Amino acid sequence: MPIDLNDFDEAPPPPKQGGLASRAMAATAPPYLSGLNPEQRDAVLTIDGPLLVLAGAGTGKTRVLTTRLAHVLSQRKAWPSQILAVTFTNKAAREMKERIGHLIGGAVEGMAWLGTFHAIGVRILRAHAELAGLKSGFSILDDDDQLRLLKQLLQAESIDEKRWPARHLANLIDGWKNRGLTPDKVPAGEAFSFANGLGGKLYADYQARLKTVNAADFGDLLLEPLRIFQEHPDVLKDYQQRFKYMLVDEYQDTNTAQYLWLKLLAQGHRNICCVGDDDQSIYGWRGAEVDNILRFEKDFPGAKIIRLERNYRSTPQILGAASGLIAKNEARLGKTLHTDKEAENPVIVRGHWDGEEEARQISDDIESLQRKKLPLNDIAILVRASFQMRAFEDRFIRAGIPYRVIGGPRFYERAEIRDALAYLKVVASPDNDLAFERIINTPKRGIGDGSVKKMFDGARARRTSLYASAEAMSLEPGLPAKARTSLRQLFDSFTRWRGQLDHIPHTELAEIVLDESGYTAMWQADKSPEAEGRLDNLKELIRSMGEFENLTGFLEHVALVMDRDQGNEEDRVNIMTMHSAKGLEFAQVFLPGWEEGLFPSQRSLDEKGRAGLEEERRLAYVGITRAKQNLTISFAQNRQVHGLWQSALPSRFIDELPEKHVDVAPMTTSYGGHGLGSFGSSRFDEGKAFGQGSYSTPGWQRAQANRAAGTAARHTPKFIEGELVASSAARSDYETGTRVFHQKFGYGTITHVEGNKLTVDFEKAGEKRVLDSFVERG
DNA sequence: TGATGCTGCGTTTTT
DNA sequence: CGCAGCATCA
Repeated sequence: MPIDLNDFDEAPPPPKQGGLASRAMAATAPPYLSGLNPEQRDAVLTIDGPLLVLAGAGTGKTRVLTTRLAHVLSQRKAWPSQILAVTFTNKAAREMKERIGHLIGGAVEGMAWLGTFHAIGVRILRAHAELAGLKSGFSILDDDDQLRLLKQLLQAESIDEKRWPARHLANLIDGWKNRGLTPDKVPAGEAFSFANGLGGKLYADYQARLKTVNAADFGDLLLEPLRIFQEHPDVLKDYQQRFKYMLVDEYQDTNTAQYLWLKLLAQGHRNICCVGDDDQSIYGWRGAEVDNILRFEKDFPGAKIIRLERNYRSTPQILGAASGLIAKNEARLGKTLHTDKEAENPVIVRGHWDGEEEARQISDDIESLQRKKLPLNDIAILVRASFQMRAFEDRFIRAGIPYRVIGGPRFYERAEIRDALAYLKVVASPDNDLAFERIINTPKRGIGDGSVKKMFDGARARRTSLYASAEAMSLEPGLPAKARTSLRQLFDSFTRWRGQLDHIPHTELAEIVLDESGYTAMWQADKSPEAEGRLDNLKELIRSMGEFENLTGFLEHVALVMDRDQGNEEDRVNIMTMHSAKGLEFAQVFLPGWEEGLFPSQRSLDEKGRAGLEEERRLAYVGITRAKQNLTISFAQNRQVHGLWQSALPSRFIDELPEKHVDVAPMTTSYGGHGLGSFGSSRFDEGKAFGQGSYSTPGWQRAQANRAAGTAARHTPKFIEGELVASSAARSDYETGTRVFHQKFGYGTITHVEGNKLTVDFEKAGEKRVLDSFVERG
């Protein structure tokens, strides 16, 4: 298909550069280059040889990426089918496709290799399935399936699932796959660490099991193509020659398997362009290696590096705060964002008594923004951990502020959706044991665990799938009569449905399957409050199937695309984690909960030490750089975590914000109802130095040091090796009846002691449960 | 096979 | 504290 550049209709972004020279160039240069700044232009035009584009937050990365592709195509350097363009998420892939479509028109359709790592992995694996011991029609397991399969293996080895949870094994295996390790390559010590030395065997068994059920898990979608490349040079060569140009988005998020994969492929034409930002690498905990981006030049000798540092998103203060913070990291390539924007409001830092008040204050702020007619959609609250969201939801419900939570439980993960999909999977491929097992007795049809176990044994003995063996066993004695009857009925239905597969629309078939199987009826009969919602979800599922040509196409989509478009049409405040905010931007951003232990998360620190701290700091950087206009960072002195009151110090990240871009709001002191004053253990209580915005004066720092040495030290450590010191093993010297004093609640009398957890009847605040380390004898 | 109580646990999340 | 997952019992 010819490339039609006349279709180009995208409005240029903020130009600013519009001098004579660039206008003169625009006259001769292709139209898509106009409006790019010099670095962006360089990144677009440098198409031969390895290139790393370090694209800071808000520097027009996507635009560069898409323009670059358009450039390669319009210069006829490659056909659309010769370009490999990989992203991490479906959303990013979709967006890229759309935007390239705007630039080059219908030619995008020829870009068969634009997609997520996993989608491209499946494509390669389907083409060479037999080299991985699979058949081309293999099914893709979601992690629920994966877990069930592992549980079976653990049971087969009679391993105590309490001591060695399947979840843990799944994580280990995923980790190995992320690192490109097949069972034979896992370091002996690591493999040995699970279940007294059985870890390696279990991984090998699991892989073997996957092959027999003709299935691949998500890790395999990367690992198996990699192994094929490594073991079959002819196949590798084929792909190396095919991909004249390679483009990788979010390179800082690649794991070792993906990295190896890219490196092998790039050895063909060596035209690999990786775009990313080392400062925004926040997925180390799921296998991403920042190191991949840090050592790009070593991996690709002669590589060119272009930095995009001009930010089109945020005010100078927001950028200044972000830059000052991230500069504390050691492991980074280094890059400083700048902007031409006029100075506006400084970043606000605000302390609160407790989490409740923090939420109230933010909701008040939002109400006043609302009065100024600011769209709620432009407002976001970004938290470190999802449990923090509840305080805001509670508050917003009371205040009547509409909100949406982004990133909650996902559509395709709901039980009813999984069940429905399992039925459809069995219709499409009866040998999908995991799907069949899921629905064999859902709705209940009198086939108990015992019968299922017998059928599994039968399948193993006959070396067939569960479906086939169950079908045979339904005709023989051995199973309870009731089970046999309903099995036969079930198989009749499946045969009938399969017969209709090619004759009626797949949406209609899905309805028939759900009705005739009794699945819909099951939920209709269910009187629990959520049953109605589940039925709605099923309707929605069938509706969304209509967007696909056939059942197979739909099932493939579902396996790879677990996300779903969020209804964004209503005007609502956005609540989400900082992780899920990556890539988004909002005019008004609130970052609550900046307290030691919570953010940076104690667990990251304990598990990963300095690297963990740096990743947390990058997360803070991501959070800050989401803001366009105004940013408010806050912390609470006291927070209820797991039902216990804990006091916390302001996050070290707050101290790291450069003073000149920050305004410190006076501490809010109106603690709801109790009227307790300040107790002087924190600099923020005094509100003096802090209130004047000079919180890093020597005096202030002394106060902080004192506090750390004094009050905080008197409180025994809240955490030891990542565990909250709140176990019953810890003994308290306090006894019932003792009068105590607590920073937040004042004076009270102990009514109950349990380990180091005290129940105290406070004179003003009523009965509360607190850790003994937060009270003193009064 | 369903209901109920108990224990244990408690970042971040995509594919 | 609140929830999920399991074990136990009827």
